[in-house]
Amino acid sequence: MIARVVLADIPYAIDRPYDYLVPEQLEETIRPGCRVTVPFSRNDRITDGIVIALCEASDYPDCKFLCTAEAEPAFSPAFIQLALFIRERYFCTAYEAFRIMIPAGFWFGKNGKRRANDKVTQMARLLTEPAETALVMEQKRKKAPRQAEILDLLNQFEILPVQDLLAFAGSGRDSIRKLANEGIVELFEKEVYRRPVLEAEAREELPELSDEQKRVFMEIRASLTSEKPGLLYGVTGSGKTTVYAHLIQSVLAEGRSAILLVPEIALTPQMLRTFTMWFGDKIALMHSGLSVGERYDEWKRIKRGEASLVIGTRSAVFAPCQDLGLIIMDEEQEESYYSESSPRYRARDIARYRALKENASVLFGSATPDLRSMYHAQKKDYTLFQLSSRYNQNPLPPVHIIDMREELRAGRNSLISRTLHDAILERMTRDEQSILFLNRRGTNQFVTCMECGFVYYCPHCSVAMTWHARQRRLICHYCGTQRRPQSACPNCGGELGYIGAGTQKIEAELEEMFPDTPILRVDADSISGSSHRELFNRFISQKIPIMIGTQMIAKGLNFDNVTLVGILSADQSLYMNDYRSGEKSFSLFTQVIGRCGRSQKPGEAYIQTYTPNNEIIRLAARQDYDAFYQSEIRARSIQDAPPFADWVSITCVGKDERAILVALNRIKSRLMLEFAENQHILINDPSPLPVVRVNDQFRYRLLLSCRLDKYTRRVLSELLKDCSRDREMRGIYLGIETDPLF
DNA sequence: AGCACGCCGACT
DNA sequence: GTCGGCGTGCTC
Repeated sequence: MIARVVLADIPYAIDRPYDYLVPEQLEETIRPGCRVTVPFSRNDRITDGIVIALCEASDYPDCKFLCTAEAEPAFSPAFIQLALFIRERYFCTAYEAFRIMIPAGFWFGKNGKRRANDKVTQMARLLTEPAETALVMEQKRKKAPRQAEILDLLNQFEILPVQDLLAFAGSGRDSIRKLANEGIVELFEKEVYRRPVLEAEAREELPELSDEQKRVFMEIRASLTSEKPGLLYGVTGSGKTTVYAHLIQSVLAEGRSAILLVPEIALTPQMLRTFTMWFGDKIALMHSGLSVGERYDEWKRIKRGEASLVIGTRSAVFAPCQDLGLIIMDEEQEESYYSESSPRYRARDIARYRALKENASVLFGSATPDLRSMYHAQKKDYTLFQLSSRYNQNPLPPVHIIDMREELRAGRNSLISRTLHDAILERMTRDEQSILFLNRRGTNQFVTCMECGFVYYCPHCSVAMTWHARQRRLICHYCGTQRRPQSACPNCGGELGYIGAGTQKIEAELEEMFPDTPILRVDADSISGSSHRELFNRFISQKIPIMIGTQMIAKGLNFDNVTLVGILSADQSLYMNDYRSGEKSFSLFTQVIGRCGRSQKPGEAYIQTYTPNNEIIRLAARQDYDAFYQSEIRARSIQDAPPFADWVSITCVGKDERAILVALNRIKSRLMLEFAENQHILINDPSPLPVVRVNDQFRYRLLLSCRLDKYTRRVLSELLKDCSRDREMRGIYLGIETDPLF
């Protein structure tokens, strides 16, 4: 019997199934989806793998025997197919695809018992007595300085990982191999492992559906199929969540299971609480906040069918549900559904693929759908469902656009306009609360010399460092490097100016504006220590008059007593170098505006901008998604941007800027040749990423506009393989990203 | 000669 | 990725 195995830790260029003979005693138990260990490469080093198929014979003449196989398959046949789909779609190895599908904890043995997938590191230790070592070292000092260096290190540290040893000694493998052969040094393997732990809440009936919700619920039940996803477009406050809950309930009633995907679990505590009240311990959670053990246990509960509703972030789309019936993706336009590390999968694609193969259905939901989703809905590739009335009949808050240029003309350079100031004051006298939104952390954007224009840049990245007044430090928001600015310009001795505003700066200004008024700041810097939930609870219970925050405060939270929201600098997100910045800003503004007027008390929103005539600001102020869609889709069609074409980014990262540009230009010529026949493929020139240097590494990309089909995927895959063999590409990381984020 | 480095190629 | 093999050039 032959097992077809895909292997861990091999480069993309040689990633293919390898055939192994199955030892007789394993023939009974081995199955596709089982994890195995196999001998691989010259020295038959033991490597982890996964059986993707079993067959009678192999084309390869001298297959080796596999070493071990687990009795229980970790992956179902459907998941094996899914892994191969991921491999093809995101240009990763099959094993990497398997690995993202199950929680990290699963790969390790419980209670430290050695498992096939325990990590091992090569270690080295001295075999000789100290006196003898000294003697050998003396002998080697002249003729084999590297070996002597290694001995010296081992003398000090006794046991060292081979990798570190080589790095410290600055030697190659030869030296240590020699020492091992001479019996002076012993090489051995050491295991690395970790370990796990679990949690629970009360019950309540699902709320009744309104007439409109009921109509939509019935439509969705009747028309969703595994081939055709649905798009639930429901204005803020229309009760999408209630519809989700009823859909889930009906799926569970059929004995099937469901997955509810949310963008960021920490930001949806209220939604989570209500679902816990409705579904109790049928729920399994899957998100990055869980410990390894919690995650592992939740995974097991799902796999055994003990939990039938999975709520979680992106990776929950891989939940091993028994008889999956429904996947819901809430706030489907959110970028958190894009994996930011390799393989850069899209939860959307995975959901659709799974639905198709496992005969489930998919529902995307949003108040501001991704432009592409709405386009698909218009083209009838998705079925569109609409909730257009606000749940409790509250009108959307009136939105005022404030022209900050007038503030300047009036000689005011405060970050908070007169109008907004007065509005905040009014809420305070009424004992109501305000939320102010600013999409930038820190105090100032940058520190510059008022005389010569010197700016503090990060020494490792091509961005200006951000001034954090509280820490009295400049911090790079890309690599975290910190430094203190001098008292005067290091260049000319001129006076330093602090330009641009962040949340900390606003906080300081508010404190001055409203003395003795408590203010709560919520951003990545203030969050450390206390959780979101604690901060938000404090905001509610202590009725803190003003909350200031970054986009963390934009999502999903309902504060009954909040009657004012202010977007302090709308221009910040609007004019980014990203074809989606308009779409993202519209969605963000809508979400922020939606934070107020959720109860009986009427709310009001203010948008401060230096470009009050901007179309997106005006449309966001009117909360007119349909008009926004029409105008934006026209723009996309003109730029040949998604959804009218697929964009692919070929990214190069490395220390040598020139080498990267040379490499990208060579790739460009190659692709031009390859695609010469194809008029629909457009290859741009190499361009820097928005931040060209991070951590001393330069980053450039080549952007393709094409139709991503089997053929273009194959060309790109070949490109990736060839580059990994190419000597001139050494020291350059090459990545292919479809539908890239900017 | 013995050692160290860098490059190549193979991996079932 | 990881390793062995091999050519080259260095030092004693």
